[in-house]
Amino acid sequence: MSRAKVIPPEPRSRDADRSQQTILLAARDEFARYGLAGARVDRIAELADVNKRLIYYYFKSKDTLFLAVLEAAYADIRAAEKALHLDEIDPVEAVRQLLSFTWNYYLEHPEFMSLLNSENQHNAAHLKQSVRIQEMNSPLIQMLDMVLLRGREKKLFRNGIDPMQLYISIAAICYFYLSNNQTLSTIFGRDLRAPKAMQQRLSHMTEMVLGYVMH
Amino acid sequence: MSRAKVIPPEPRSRDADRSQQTILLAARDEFARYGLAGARVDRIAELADVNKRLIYYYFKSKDTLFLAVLEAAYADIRAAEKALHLDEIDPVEAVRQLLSFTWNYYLEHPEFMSLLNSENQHNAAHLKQSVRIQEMNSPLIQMLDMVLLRGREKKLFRNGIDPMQLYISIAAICYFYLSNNQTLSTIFGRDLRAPKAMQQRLSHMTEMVLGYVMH
Amino acid sequence: MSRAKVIPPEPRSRDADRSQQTILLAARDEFARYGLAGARVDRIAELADVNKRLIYYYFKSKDTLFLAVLEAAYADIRAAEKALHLDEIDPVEAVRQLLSFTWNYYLEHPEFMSLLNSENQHNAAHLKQSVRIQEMNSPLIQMLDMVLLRGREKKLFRNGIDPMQLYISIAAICYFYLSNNQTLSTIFGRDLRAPKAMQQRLSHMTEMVLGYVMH
Amino acid sequence: MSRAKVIPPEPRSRDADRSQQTILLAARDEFARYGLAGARVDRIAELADVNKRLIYYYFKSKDTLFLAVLEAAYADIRAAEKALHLDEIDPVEAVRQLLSFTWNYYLEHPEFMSLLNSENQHNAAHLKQSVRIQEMNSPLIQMLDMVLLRGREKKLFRNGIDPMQLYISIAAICYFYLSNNQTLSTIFGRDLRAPKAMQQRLSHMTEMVLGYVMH
DNA sequence: CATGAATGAGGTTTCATTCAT
DNA sequence: GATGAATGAAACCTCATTCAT
Repeated sequence: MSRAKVIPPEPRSRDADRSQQTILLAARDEFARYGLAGARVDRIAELADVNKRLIYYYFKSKDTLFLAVLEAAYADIRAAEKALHLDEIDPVEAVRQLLSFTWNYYLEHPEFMSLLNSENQHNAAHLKQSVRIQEMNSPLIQMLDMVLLRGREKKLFRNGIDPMQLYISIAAICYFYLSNNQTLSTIFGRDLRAPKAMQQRLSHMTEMVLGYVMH
Repeated sequence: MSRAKVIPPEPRSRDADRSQQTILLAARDEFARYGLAGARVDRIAELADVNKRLIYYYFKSKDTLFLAVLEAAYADIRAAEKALHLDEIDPVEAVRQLLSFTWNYYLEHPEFMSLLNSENQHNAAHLKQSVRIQEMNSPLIQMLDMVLLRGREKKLFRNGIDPMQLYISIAAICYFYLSNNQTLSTIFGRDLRAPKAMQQRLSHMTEMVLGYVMH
Repeated sequence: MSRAKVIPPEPRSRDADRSQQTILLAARDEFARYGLAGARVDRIAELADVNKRLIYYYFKSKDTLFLAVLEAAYADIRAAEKALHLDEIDPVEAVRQLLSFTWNYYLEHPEFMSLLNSENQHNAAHLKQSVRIQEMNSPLIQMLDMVLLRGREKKLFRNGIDPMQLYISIAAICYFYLSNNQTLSTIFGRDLRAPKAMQQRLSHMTEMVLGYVMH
Repeated sequence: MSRAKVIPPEPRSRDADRSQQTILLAARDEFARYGLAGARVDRIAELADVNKRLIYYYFKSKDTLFLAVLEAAYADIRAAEKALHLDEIDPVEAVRQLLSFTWNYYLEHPEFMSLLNSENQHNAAHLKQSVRIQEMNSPLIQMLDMVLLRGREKKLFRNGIDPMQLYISIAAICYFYLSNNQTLSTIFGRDLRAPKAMQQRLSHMTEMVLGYVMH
């Protein structure tokens, strides 16, 4: 009679970095999906296939874990931003690229928006504690400033545009459409995530931003 | 021996309505502050100064209560929107008013933004169940359509503006700035709620929207 | 066909006072037996035959519960002390009675000693928070003062005895013998709780106290 | 191929002993401060600045470690007791010295009292297992017996004093005052650790013991 | 000799909800 | 219509201990 072997659970890899990374990723997804309050440490452990205790071993508490996730998320977006070299291209094209970069980044990183929503709900309490994040300055404002300057010199752009305000507005029109997509779709009775709708949105945003900036 | 009641029975709906209303307001604040998952029924009861059991008596569950709050919030904003009569004024002024209305409404009703954030986190699950909300059509899209038409006829506005997209963008630039104010302030190292910053924001938004729309 | 009734668990009595009292007694025993840190809320619930949640409903936390137990314990001993009327009897007899009262009280209330031990281990942190306990002044010091005065007047007692010091010493010789009985018994290789040993102890203490006081 | 070790094996006991000693001291402080149940192995490791695993390597478990601490504590006090030579001095002075020795030992070794409290809470379970401790007979009882005998011969001391009872009472009045100092201070609303209070206590105890013994 | 990584069991506490009046 | 009492499930977190090197 053959007896099925009871397979002993693979002992964990004993790779500290890997474990931490796995936890971080699982936590990111969980926090993004359910918010800070709604997230469950148990679920994170399950997702990461890790003993729950290990989460507390590496990250002291749920809140500290959330902060670590936030820090990683900011590090990621800052890295992506650095790869943009708006200062080397035509001003009009630069603005266009900034917009499409923002749009695509949010599209590919919906968790970033969710995390920000959670953090704002908590009045940025975690962020305020993190020197690390506060020191990760976005290079975009400076880049954008240069772009606006060059555009004005070329008589393409209008005067007196504040780069931070423009940056925020670009973020806003992308973020809001995506983050609030479900309620908007329901209210308007249309699927605003449908490919066509997405395309229309991008066109509209491009027109709007360029229509404002250029003159 | 039967004793006649001296006091005639209050039309019972009075107190009931009042209790329900109080609960609704307390719940709104709680949900807005902590999100759906973070909100506590106990706290709502305390805030409303009613017995916790009463909440379940009137509103079946936490989720149903949340939906009721959402419905009330939408009812409120729809009512406010209806009071705008953009069709009766000059198109440029109408756009300006739409913007300032949106800005001020969010400013005065931060709970509305929070509730929407929560609801979006839950993929609009409650909203999708509510026929009531879905039937409360915003009059703004139609109004805006008219406004854009008149503006175009007067050769003031550009061609081919989708009123829904514009409406969404206007909401976006207001909403995002206010809803994400805390993280933005921290990241930029500035107090973006300071009166001056708020004023600058409004100017920027006006310029942006009009700069886009007019041509 | 007769079907055995599955007897539903008796619904709890819905008597708030009774529930609280039961919890308090169970907690007293548990804390006395295992100390604050060693006590288990689960065990208290089981002992009291009460849902664990109810403990938190009435007593906010384990620490608050401990304080409540302490308060009750002090209230009990103060009540017992008040029943002593040392001022009405012969001074020598009064001292004798104080001693035997102390001895018997500790004997019958070993939990009181345990609780005090725990509390002292925590630097009286709970006690210091309790106005209630601090206001429960022991009547014994004043009574003892009177007794000493009368004894001196009768040329029976020596001069200059501080009632508080005497009170503490009487408590000490009773308390220490009982509280540390197990280690003492082990070290001395004798059963110091045996009736005969107990009797000898009481004799010794009486001799000691009277031998000191009288002169 | 066997390679000859160049370095002669360090007398391994050196470091090992040192580590063990460090752990023991850290454990003593931790147990004294928090009791057996309240003590944390992690904290001991941190205090001793050794890896937690090492604690288990040297001392099998938390309980065994506690026993080791107890044994060391008893060894210490026995050593100190042996240094007293009550048999060589005047009986009155000998009693006086026994008292002041006890008082000072507890004063300088508060951890000893705490450890005893913990052990008594556990019904001397550890002590009972330790042959070592049980064999460490205190020399004091015998010494005291001699002292009492000589005192009686000199017509200084009263008859029929049981040395063990006297020893316990002396320990009691010192121990209780110090061990329960915090609750006593709170209850009496006085700082019983203040220098003056301490002095008064010592005077009282001396008077009491000598007042009893001499006659 | 020494250690960082990992864990199962169980600890206190919280939560939405229901019971019984 | 209103309420205090009560609860099962599950939340976060901690603890002594072992594994693998």
